[in-house]
Amino acid sequence: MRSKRPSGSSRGSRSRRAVTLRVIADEAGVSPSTVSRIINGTARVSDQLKVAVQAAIARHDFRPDAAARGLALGRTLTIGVLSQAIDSPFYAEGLRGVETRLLQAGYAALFMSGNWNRSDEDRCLREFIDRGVDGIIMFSGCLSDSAIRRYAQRVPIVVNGRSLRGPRIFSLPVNDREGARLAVRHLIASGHRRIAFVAGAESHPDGLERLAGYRAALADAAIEFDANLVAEGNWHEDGGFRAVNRLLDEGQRFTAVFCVNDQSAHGVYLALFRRGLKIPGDVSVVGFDDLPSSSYILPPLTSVRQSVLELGERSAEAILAILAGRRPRVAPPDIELIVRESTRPP
Amino acid sequence: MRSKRPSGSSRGSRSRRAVTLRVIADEAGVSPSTVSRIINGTARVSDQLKVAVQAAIARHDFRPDAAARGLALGRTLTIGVLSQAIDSPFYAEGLRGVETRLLQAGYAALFMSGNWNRSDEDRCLREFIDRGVDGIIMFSGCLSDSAIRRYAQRVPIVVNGRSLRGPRIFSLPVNDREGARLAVRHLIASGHRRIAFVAGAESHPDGLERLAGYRAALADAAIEFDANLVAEGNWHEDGGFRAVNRLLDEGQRFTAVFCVNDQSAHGVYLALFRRGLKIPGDVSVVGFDDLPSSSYILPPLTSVRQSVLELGERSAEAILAILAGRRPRVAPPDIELIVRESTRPP
DNA sequence: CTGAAAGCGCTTACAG
DNA sequence: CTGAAAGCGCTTACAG
Repeated sequence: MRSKRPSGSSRGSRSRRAVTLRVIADEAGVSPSTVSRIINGTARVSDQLKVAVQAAIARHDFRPDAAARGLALGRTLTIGVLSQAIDSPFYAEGLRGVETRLLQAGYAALFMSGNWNRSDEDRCLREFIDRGVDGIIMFSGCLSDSAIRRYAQRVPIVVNGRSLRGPRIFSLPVNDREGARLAVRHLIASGHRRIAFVAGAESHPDGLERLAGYRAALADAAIEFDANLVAEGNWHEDGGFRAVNRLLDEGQRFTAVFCVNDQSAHGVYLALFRRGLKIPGDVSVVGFDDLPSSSYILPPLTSVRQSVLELGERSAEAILAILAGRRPRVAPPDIELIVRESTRPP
Repeated sequence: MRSKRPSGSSRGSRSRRAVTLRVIADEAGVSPSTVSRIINGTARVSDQLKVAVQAAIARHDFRPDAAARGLALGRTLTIGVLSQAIDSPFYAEGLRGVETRLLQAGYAALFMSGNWNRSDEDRCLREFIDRGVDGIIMFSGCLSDSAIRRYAQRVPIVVNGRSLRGPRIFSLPVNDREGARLAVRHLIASGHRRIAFVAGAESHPDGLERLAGYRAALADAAIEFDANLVAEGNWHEDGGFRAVNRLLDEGQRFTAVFCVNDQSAHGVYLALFRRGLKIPGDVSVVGFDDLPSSSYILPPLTSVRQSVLELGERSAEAILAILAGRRPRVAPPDIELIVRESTRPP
């Protein structure tokens, strides 16, 4: 245990599998083909052989090599799952939903992070394809429609958070606009007229849709849109924090703020707290996404919810359906407003 | 686009790769061996051939099949990464740290969730091995030492959050006890004597260590341990929420509460808020883990921090070192107390 | 029912 | 420098 090298092979090149089909076959006195058939239940085999083979398998705790199997079969029972960041609280539940459903079907998920930029997303998708995944699930992302279509020539893709159709493509769009509208309508209904909007990064399509929903709700109530009340954030806490500070520094007056997502809202909370403003006493706040943590912040946050857990589950179901040659029969989860304690009349 | 099947292969069995080494070779007028050598830079090849081959590769956007390569090479450039839940905010940054570092080395991470139970963890590790991962990184978990040692016979393992040695095993322990001690010492230093402890689930070793640290700090200050001030939680928000309610319902008196982790603390926040108790005015709160969200909750939470991001990065470095035949030269990140606004003298 | 053979797509000694 | 051949560990027509 001193200066000895780790036992087994050296130089990292993992020791070859000790026990293979061949070993089991020899030990049970049959051919590898038979062992394979028994393992896969792919042909009827006499009970006698079956027993002998199963004993040998058990003895060695043998399970076939997935790479070899994948090579022979032309499929790997692996689905590539692209999210923007493995550590983003927004995608977290979605990834879990995917993992759970895929597991039930005997598939594994290969998760990778696109980091909100096209080149990383490209890298991930290529990696997925190189690794021979049977399908891909993408959570939003910056790739162009045509890029996605190109990848879909190689392997079926489920995209969520956008609307896209094409061969081997299935999409589960998120109704950003309607969600935003719900949120702002709620604020207006309780009497707010000066409603600020903490936006995402400028170019992001989801953010634009949410902005559109905000404007639509204002228009519904014949409230004039005031561009001064829109402050750009970055979808993260620090962006929300700075956005509200900017608004306040500019002397903008507002009694409520609608945030492009909950993470931004969390930053808004801190900014208001620092200024000594009470939520909802002085300012009402509404978020979007309903993160798990949003029901534990103080006060619990009113937020637009479209279950990301379900979105993940349904994405998995969709890709499995495609792989089974069926047409996916799933729709995006419903969108709703969860009213908590961060909103009240002005 | 109507009732047509998705174009390409049917029945899910993914179409065979259209372009292989063979295709490139034919097109460039060389043998597959040569193409392989050029791709891998594994032998010097005349410039002329190289150019022709590279052109063909570019033309088809060819990249070798990872499964086939893995089979031939005996390694897959994949590391299995077991966390307890892909959507747990605690592991999130650690997973990212792993992903980033592995990517730099050309490896991919296969993430799976152990769900805080032995049988799922077993399933994951077996799956990793079946899939021929080159190494495994485990974040805490319930598996026995001997079980881990058994898996390590097949493949090198880095475990963090526990201390374990053996061939092909490297561990990055977390100093739970010392961390807890720091936290409680801080409370005592600012004058608290009645300090409650919101524990994790009973059996969990990390939780026990943190309890031990809590008791040690009390002992250091000659404060008698009062079992009534310890309330069991479950490492999650709802457990912390209930634990504090229980304490309050029992009429226990305390001026501060130390929580086994930040998620519990978030639940404690909500419980105190519901009772109309102010933090830190009425009760000081300290957490453990310093989740990203803890600097945005109100008031920002004082917490014990051992960077999970770094833990992840170092785990990746450790496994890469082992695979390279080197002895890992990494230590767990330092542990420290981040003092924010949730604590003050009673 | 069962085995020998070919093949999945790559890599790498082994010979020129 | 380059190619033919064998092999990685499995599966599956193809013949009995």
